[in-house]
Amino acid sequence: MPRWANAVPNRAEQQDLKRKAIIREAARIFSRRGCHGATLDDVADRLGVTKPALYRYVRNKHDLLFACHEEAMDIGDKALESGAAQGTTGLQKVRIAMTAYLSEMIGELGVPVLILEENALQGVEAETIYARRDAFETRLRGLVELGVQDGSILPLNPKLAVFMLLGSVHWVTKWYKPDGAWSADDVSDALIELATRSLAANPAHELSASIHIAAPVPLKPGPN
Amino acid sequence: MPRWANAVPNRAEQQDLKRKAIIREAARIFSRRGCHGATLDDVADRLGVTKPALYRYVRNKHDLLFACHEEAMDIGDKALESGAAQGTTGLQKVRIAMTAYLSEMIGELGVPVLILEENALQGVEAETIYARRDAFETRLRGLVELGVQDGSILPLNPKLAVFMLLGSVHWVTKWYKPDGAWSADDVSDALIELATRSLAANPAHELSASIHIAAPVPLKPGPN
DNA sequence: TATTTTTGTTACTTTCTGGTAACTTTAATT
DNA sequence: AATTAAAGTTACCAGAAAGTAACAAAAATA
Repeated sequence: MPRWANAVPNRAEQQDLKRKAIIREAARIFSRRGCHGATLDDVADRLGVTKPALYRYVRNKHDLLFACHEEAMDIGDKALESGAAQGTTGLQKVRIAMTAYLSEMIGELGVPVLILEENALQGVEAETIYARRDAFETRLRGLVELGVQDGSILPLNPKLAVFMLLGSVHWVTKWYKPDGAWSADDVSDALIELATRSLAANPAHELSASIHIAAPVPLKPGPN
Repeated sequence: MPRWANAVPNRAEQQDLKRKAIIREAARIFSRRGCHGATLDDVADRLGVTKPALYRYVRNKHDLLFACHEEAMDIGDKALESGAAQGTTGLQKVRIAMTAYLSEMIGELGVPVLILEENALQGVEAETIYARRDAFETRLRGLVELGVQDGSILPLNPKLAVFMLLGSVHWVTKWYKPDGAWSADDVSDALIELATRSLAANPAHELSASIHIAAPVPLKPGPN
């Protein structure tokens, strides 16, 4: 009995849990080593199983990659949702959304952002993900535009602003190590506070999150 | 005679030019499709040659990847140099350095950032690149600290700030398309002005670069 | 306890791609 | 023009990794 079975719910549920575990682990490895650089043997090893076992839960590697991206987009949509709902000003909506997005992403159960290599996904599945990603960016841009209108964000090109934010957020997966001194929430709060300060019509004169003062952000020597 | 020979200098120079062309093209493909996702046949095809021809100029794929990273780090070092030399305040040094870095990177002859996949590089060469990258980040952090001391940058965690900047900068390679309405310099100026505004002790009340006002940043539908 | 179903393994095939060897073409030199 | 060296090509080899088939172990059911 491999180590992925913790609790013991009924059969179908068990299957679902295992599939989710595979996806999470695969996402981690894919986003670190790239889709082509990661082997299914790697994924299987990490789960204490052999490769053919995976094929009971996933059609093939392509399907697995697709599932990873879907998971990631689900997180993104959820984050946008909460931002749009909870924030009062446009700027606040953006902040809440991005903070949720990031902390979910790098948190314990999150699917670390998959930096999509061109041609890794193909066919209908590729189109599906590209469409979802476009929709995500468009919605986020909408929040920025809202902020420009309500005066919380200074006049700027929303596309550029969104790209800037997404860049600094996605890059976190390259340096953040969960086993360091800072929790996923610490890092998320601090990074978003800093990054969104560039958009603010009236930027604060000091930064609040404690991580800004305390010195060492846990960084990872070795590959970025 | 393949299409990479434009001018006709002497023999050794010719060789060098071809090697550089290979590195540039490889960097482009590596950073789009990932090191493992890119084949040497792809690189060769783009240059109008067959794979074995490459081996006259490069020892092997690993060596080629290493060369790409060295090129990228050269650009980084040069950018830091000019920033440190030309800027008066710490904030200005950071701005100049990052703008130069980015525009060189995405410009015509630049080597687009290689987002290093873990384990893509190995052995001594990996160590070499990691060391150079660490040195680069440390130096950049130094400029930020300078800014904090001279009051141009508000008190913050320099590591976090640098990671934020590098993220938004490196991400540009995911969305910028050179054949759009905006030049590499346009994008670089605008993005850095925006991103570094988050660090500024006294952020400007409006953005200067024209791209901030004009609407559509050329973005690329399809893979990010 | 015997039977059946589920889950996973070992052993294999196939494809793709990095790398090499032997040959051909092009161009410089005498 | 003949000779020699450089630059590329075609044809191949070897290894790695995706995916499959046939079997074994475990667990549920009877």
